[in-house]
Amino acid sequence: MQERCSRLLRLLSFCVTVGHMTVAGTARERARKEITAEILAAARAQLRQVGPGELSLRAVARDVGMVSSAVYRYYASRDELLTALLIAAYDELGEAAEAADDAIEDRTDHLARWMATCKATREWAIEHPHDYALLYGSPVPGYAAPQDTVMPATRVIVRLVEIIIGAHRSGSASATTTPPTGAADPGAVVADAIAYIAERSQTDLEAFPELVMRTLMVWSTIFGTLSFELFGHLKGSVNDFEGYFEQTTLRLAGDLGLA
Amino acid sequence: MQERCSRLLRLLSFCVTVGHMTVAGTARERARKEITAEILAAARAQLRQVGPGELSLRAVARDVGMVSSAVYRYYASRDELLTALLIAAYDELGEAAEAADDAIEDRTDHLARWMATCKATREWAIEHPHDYALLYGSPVPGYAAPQDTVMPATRVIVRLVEIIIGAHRSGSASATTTPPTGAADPGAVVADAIAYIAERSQTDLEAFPELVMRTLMVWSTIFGTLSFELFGHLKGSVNDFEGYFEQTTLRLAGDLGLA
DNA sequence: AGTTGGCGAGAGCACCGCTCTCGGTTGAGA
DNA sequence: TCTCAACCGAGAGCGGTGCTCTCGCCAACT
Repeated sequence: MQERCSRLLRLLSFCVTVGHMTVAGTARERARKEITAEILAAARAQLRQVGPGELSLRAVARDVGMVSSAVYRYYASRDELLTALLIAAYDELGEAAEAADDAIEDRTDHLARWMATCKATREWAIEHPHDYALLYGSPVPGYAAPQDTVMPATRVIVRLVEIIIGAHRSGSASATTTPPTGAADPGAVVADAIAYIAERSQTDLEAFPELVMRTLMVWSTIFGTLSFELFGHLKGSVNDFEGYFEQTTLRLAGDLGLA
Repeated sequence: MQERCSRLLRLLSFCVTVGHMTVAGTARERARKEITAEILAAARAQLRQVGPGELSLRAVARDVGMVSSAVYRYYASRDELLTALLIAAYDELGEAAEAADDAIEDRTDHLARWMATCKATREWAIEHPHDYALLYGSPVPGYAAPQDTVMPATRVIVRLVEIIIGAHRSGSASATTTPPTGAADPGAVVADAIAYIAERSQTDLEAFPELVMRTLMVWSTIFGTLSFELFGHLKGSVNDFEGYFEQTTLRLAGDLGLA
């Protein structure tokens, strides 16, 4: 109710002040964008309390002062709303991780950058458990992530790869570039990753197939650890979650050749 | 309908053949057990098709030929039914993993035992994706695993620990028992795990804190990798999932000192 | 100025988990 | 052997869900 009034007021004031200029599209288009964002914000707010499976389209409709059917003018289904939330959450996590890395002044201290990025990832996860579950928990049934989610979804791992490759290129990392004896060519199984990251980061990774393999493993370890912690699988095994995660990332850094 | 008849028939035949012997309790108690199991079986069957979040108590009631309210005589809530499914799935997975290990004839070939156990774990996960999501996906909202789930839940990891410790005790493993430089005492953060596994396996692990730490990490890697694969996070990065998983477990074995 | 299309409201459908009541049956004790 | 309490299944019902459809209203374009 209140929302509706404020929305109408905003729309009205826009019409008055801007008139026929239509800077960013017509008033209707602008209102549509605003309301779309408003719904998304309400959904994010609800996600802070209830978890992705329980997110109710009717409830977010009530929050923004609409009847449930009206929301379908903006999101074709609950899944589409969840996808929008997915992208927003991925971006927020990527933003947090990148910011933590950027905050390290000595850009050649790759270990510090690594530890900071990992730490920020965990902190975001702890602070947004429902968002985390949306990103890395069981996907909603029959739900296949659309293509436009892969870019935000890979921000963290791409940054981690950049740190690791940077360390190896600058020579400040010990060599872990040889696969174990008896192993097949790692480059074969992770060829897609090599190609994708090379394109995203504008770096040639053909020389580091083992390193890419190891990085994927480490990526799995980080999110496996966080999932275990958040989903309760470490209860009774780990005393100090923060300390455990730090020790984990420290060993992972060692496995990757970061001093 | 059909189910109801068969259930009544079974009950009837029991009365006729056994009479007053009451070997395993009264006929009513026996029928109760059977119907409870029947509901669980129907739920498992439904879980093969729809995923834990969509498992409908009403639908399983229909499958066993009951009205929905009748199911509540056997399971107090949907969550309680899910808990029963949880335990059953954990046991099935543990069974599969242990069987794969047991099948290795040369009990001193710890690497082979390791690889076989890991491989079996993945195969079970691939064959039972919805059960896997129930076990290792996002927990249902506000759901806290009851105490009687921890025993079946830890069968795989306990077996893995036994293999690793066995290798190190027999001297057929290289030493990875020293923490990296600058790391705090690993024994502090994983003290609970050491105590729990020691009790379960009747082995003293006080001498191997770093090994326990590493084993927990490896555990996270395995299930992180499987979650990534099953939940679609490796799409576009990994070409050959089976090969990737095998290469992963091979490197993990190396990290643990298994030759 | 008239028409088109977007929009919100409302009713409605089929489903869900869960509760309650009401008969019928069972089984243990008097 | 009879009685009565406990158990059990059926049914109705409550409040919730996602989603569809129709119906007016009003802005925007021709």
